[in-house]
Amino acid sequence: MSPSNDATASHEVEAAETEAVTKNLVFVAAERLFALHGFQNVSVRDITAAAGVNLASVNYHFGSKDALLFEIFKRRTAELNRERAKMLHEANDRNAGAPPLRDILAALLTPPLRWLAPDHERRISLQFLIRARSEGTDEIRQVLKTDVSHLRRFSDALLRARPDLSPEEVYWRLHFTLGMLHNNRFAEFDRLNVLSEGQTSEADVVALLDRMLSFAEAGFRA
Amino acid sequence: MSPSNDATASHEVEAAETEAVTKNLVFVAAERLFALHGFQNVSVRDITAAAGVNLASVNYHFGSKDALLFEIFKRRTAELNRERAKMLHEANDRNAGAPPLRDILAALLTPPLRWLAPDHERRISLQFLIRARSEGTDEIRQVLKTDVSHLRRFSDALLRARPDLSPEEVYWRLHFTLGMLHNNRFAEFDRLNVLSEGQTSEADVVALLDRMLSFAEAGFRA
DNA sequence: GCCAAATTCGAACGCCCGTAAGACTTCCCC
DNA sequence: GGGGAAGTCTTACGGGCGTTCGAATTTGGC
Repeated sequence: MSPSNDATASHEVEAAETEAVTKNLVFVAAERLFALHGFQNVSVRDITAAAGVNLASVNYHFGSKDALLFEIFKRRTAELNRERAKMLHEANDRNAGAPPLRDILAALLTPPLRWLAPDHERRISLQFLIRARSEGTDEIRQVLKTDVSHLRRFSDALLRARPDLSPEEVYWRLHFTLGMLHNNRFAEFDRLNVLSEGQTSEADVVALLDRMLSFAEAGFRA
Repeated sequence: MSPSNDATASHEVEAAETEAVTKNLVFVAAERLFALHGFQNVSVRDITAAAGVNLASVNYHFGSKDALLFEIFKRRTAELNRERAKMLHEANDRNAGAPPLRDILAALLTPPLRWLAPDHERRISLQFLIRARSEGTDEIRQVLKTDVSHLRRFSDALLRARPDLSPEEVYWRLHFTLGMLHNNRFAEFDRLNVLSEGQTSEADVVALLDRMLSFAEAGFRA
């Protein structure tokens, strides 16, 4: 059996996540360890030990440690972008193609903030993505810089909502908004925990999203 | 002679930066390499080679690679905080102890943005600090989390300027503002360069500061 | 000009890393 | 149930890492 295809070829994606095949054990373990400790601080031996598989599995199934990181990054980024695009699309439908500022920003910020919720299965994925964005390989940074087609949809929508602003201005404010989001790394999770005395609740995440939206919306209205 | 004291003990700080003693060569080379490539991606051999000194110098003068990182972090953080505190103090003097929102935020954002200017001698230091904040050792992250006395002065001032906001709200909005700032890492420097066709000018940095201030101020007024 | 302390130097140690090679086992199809 | 592909396992290679050690050299006070 090829390492990447289901034999029946009927439900690869759904089963891929939970199936206990070696490749997925490695994928999940690596994502968690990378998110918690950073790419450089996690060895292939750490990953395979945590996954309970053989040392050679990483190179057999992914080619190299770098390729593994890149594969995780690609998959999670695609998932996040899909959720964002869906929300933006829905906002467009609701508002005849010209959604208000807050709806556009909500489409950008709600998916990642949802992932951040305490029991969300993508919680660790978001931490991984934030880390990969700044600590990743040159290849990842290259993708982030060149593949801006996804962000383009948001800057276009924002420009339509605030046609009096110059494209540069919109670009920078979008950049600021993403900065607010990406800064939610570990130390800040901790603060979130402190505020709610050790347990981040779903309500805290909703409140955080609200605060971010209000702040960013005001910034865009300035 | 002790490695850390001047013999005359009359002008340690001023001379320390430019004096071509080994310890400072290591300090400067390490700061640059850490800022450009990250802590984990720079070896002691890289540092000593770039500084033109012997391999053992790092351990002789600083004790270990980790301690070297921490020392750079401490010095640059202190310098940045000093400039910020000075600006906040001046804003207080100008406004009878109750400066307007924008002046407080300017005291927070202007010093790092000044460092970012094209020919500023602290340009690389700011990149180092931003990197160290997220990629640094546990010791650094511990300091960032526990030593909040410096930020406290700003949140207090902000609370006085917006007494209708709850302390939590002020805290989060301050956190958002810092996120905007800290996101100005490399990929974003590149974009800055693209906008001005290869050369970041002083004017671009001033414009960026203006944009950030307007965005953050509006966010705080929301 | 001498002595002791400070510094520099070359060399090496022990460790862990990513990766690869080759033998072995499991699985599926005919 | 035999054969070949797919996967797993053991083992080890080559190399870079941070750090250390002892000898050589430089420095500054007397």
